[in-house]
Amino acid sequence: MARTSGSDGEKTEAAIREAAVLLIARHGFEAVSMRQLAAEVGVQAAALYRYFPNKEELLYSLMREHMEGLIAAWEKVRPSSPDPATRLAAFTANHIRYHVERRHSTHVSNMELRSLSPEKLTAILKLRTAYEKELRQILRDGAESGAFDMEDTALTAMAMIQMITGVIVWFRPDERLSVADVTRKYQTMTMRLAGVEQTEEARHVYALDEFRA
Amino acid sequence: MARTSGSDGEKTEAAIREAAVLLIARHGFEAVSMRQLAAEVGVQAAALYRYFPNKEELLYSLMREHMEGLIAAWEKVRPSSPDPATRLAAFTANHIRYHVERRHSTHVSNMELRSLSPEKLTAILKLRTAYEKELRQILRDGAESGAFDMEDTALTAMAMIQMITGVIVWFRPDERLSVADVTRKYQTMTMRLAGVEQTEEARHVYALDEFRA
DNA sequence: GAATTAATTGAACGTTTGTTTTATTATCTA
DNA sequence: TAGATAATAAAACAAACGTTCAATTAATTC
Repeated sequence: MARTSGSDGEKTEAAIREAAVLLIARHGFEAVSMRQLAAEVGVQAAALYRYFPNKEELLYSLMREHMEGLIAAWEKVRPSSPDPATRLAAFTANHIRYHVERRHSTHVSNMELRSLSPEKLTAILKLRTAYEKELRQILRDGAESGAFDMEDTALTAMAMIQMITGVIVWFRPDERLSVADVTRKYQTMTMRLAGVEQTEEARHVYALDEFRA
Repeated sequence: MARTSGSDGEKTEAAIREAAVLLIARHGFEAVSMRQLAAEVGVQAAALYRYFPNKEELLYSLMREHMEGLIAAWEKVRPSSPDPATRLAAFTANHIRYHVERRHSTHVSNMELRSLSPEKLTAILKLRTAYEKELRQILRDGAESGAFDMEDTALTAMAMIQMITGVIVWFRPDERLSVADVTRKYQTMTMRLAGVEQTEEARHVYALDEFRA
């Protein structure tokens, strides 16, 4: 028939986003049909087009939201301190918390890039590059000041990003390990990759409890 | 029409596998149609069914080949030495060489797991687990003997795998960095994660030139 | 050189796809 | 309470999907 009792545009859009992230994370973007998504939301497929002009724009919107949220989260907790070790510990903690809390949208943002048109892909990669630049800058500052000691700053930054993003592949919060536990352990590992001396290392990790909230 | 002049089953199958890996790596499994794949091979879609009973079996076959090749490559270069640092350096070098040389099939094996049926998924994950167990064992031996020093062996193993597999995301062999360069740098990083002392670290990396061939 | 087998084509099958259009009803505004 | 607008349903579109089948030709075997 037509408009259903209790229907509300804002609620429907939020429900679409949530269901889309879950379904795409589980089955992949190409494998999820608009009808399947609509059914999950409890709506007809045509209703989706009221909120997103087409399937690709829906994906793009989810990815942009994820990346902008990541950058915003970092800007919120970015330390004012110039100390590289402090900043690295904060970066690691924020990255892990954000990704663990949004496993599904992280999955989508990392795996479905190839379903974007060239222009949209470029836009997302631009956000990603801007974010990664933050880490590179921390490592460069640390290398310059002597706080860090690495063979290759750019390469280490890439390796670190891969390592800390990878946490979502295996980690599920349970009795054995909390998010705080995992964060602390990854902080230790990023410190090691950066070449921080062991005694210094422990001091900084310990000092950053606030980033493990 | 019918059989074409010069047609040969073995050659066709090899061509299908090669084209499939490339196309799936680029566009994703669900996004690649049998017709598109056939066109790339220069054949009609129906011809594919002579070699693979259906689309999923084709994917499964590609993944199994990749994982079995990885395990076989490791068994070939696995050091007889019981020294953990030597073994870790060898594992890192083999892993990076294998994945860099097969970027596309690595992509397929890492990204398309969700397109497998539960039974086939289990089979592939079994191979992956067996492979990762090798690394975990090296780390455990090193921790026991005192050669390594880690907070959490299992977690470190996962982080290492993520880090060294991630090399294919950004690395393209060029003038600046050769495969040998990258291997050496990643060996340094895995040593750091394992907690090998810096002086020892350099010795082992240097000693393993043969694994960077 | 005839018979057999291997390799492939071309057409067809029923589904499903993303998307558009039109009609209909709930809710909001004045 | 009348009118406007927002939200949805239902039906339809052509195109593309994975797969099957019968026909046909190349290569091999005897």
